[in-house]
Amino acid sequence: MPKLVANDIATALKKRISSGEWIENGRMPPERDLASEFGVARNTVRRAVSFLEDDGTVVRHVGRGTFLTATNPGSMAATVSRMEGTSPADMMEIRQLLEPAAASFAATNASATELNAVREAHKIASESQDMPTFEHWDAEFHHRIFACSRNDFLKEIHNLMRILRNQAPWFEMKKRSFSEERRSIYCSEHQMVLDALLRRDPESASQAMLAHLRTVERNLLGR
Amino acid sequence: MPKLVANDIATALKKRISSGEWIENGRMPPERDLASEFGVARNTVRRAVSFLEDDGTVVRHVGRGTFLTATNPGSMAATVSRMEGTSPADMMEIRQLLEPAAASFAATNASATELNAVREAHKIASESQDMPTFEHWDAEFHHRIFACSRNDFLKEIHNLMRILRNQAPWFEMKKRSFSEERRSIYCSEHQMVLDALLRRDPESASQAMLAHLRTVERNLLGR
DNA sequence: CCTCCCTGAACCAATACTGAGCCAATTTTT
DNA sequence: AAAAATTGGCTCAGTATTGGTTCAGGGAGG
Repeated sequence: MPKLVANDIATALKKRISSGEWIENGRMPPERDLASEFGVARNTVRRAVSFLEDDGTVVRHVGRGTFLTATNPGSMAATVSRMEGTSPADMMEIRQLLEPAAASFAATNASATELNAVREAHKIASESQDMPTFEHWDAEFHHRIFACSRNDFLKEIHNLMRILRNQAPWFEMKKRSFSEERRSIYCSEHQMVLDALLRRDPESASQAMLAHLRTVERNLLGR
Repeated sequence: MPKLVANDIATALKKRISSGEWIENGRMPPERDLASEFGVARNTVRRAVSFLEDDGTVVRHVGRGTFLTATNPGSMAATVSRMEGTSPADMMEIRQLLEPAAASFAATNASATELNAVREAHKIASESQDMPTFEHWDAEFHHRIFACSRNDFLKEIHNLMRILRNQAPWFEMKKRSFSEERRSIYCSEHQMVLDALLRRDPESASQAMLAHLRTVERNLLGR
């Protein structure tokens, strides 16, 4: 075992739970049994189960046992885990709804300092030479626009999208669709968004962002 | 020509990260392993990894290891928990972005069965006598519109909003702003949304929904 | 000469896991 | 009702892993 065994056990348990194990009475085996089954110390199992407890998958009671709560489909945890299956097409659709609005809000609400942060992210992305660096500062550019939209909920939704986009299937997709030519197109589109923000022009900021996202969608989904 | 081995190793690492290596659990090998793999001293690897740390590609923890920020686990949960502090004003702003779009999607994508489900929720809400029942079927009406928008991600975002709106501070707010007169206004506005959906008219579905949400916002925030 | 980068090694500090034991709450058996 | 067994909550000492830091040297280039 490479280490961080508790993490592995936690994901193994989640997998077994979602595959319907222990669902008949909603009760997991005692920690001591799991420990011997996985061949680890009980402390380790305890930590693994604590992770499940943290994200609400499970509830523990002294003297009774550990019980699944996943039977509640309306919970935050369940919602979030369903989100992980989001398709690129669905996400691009929502980005085209939210990001132009965020850009519009930003044009009216941002402070000069915040706009400078946006400009800086754009600058670094433009000057970057390799794909990982560009990726990072590209994402940062978009994120900083959300950050000055002055709507915390919107900002957090974007955080969710950002996390989802950094997971495995997306990663392959981005790699395939990356090219130097596209990078420079993205940069010039970013520039137009930035210019509109600096002019404090909500309408054209929104339009520039929408145009950019349409380009991204075409490149990503090959439409 | 200067050697700058650390730089070369840093770019090599970035390349391997961007090619998806170590993405499964988001963890890089220990510095000592990398050192022997690259055939250099650990100090050199450390400097290379420091570059990755500087541009945010990676986070290091003593005793745990070095992790890719892209797959940082638990940030999803953190994001959701930050969402719990969402203000009513922020949420209403986002609802006015998303729900008209959902209604528009629904008008073009919904099946007849799904539209019947929407109609049914509207009917029960209209006929309800007490506030909790109305609340529930009101929420259900909105949710079922999202359900036939054919965008799973959008649907899950609405789920999040719905969960947040069912928490304590919101509940008080809704109770205060509830009245029989307002209930009947809501119902007639719902009716207009439903009519537009049944006519398969995306544009007026979107407008009717927006009009409704503006009413809700006025009542809730007293504007 | 000095400066800079790398090597090699040692030690420190934080974290993870083991194995064992005891406590407290609950359920089951007597 | 009382005793025993079960189960999660908690602590501790010990070992191993891993990033953080420092130091003494070597070699290349100014």
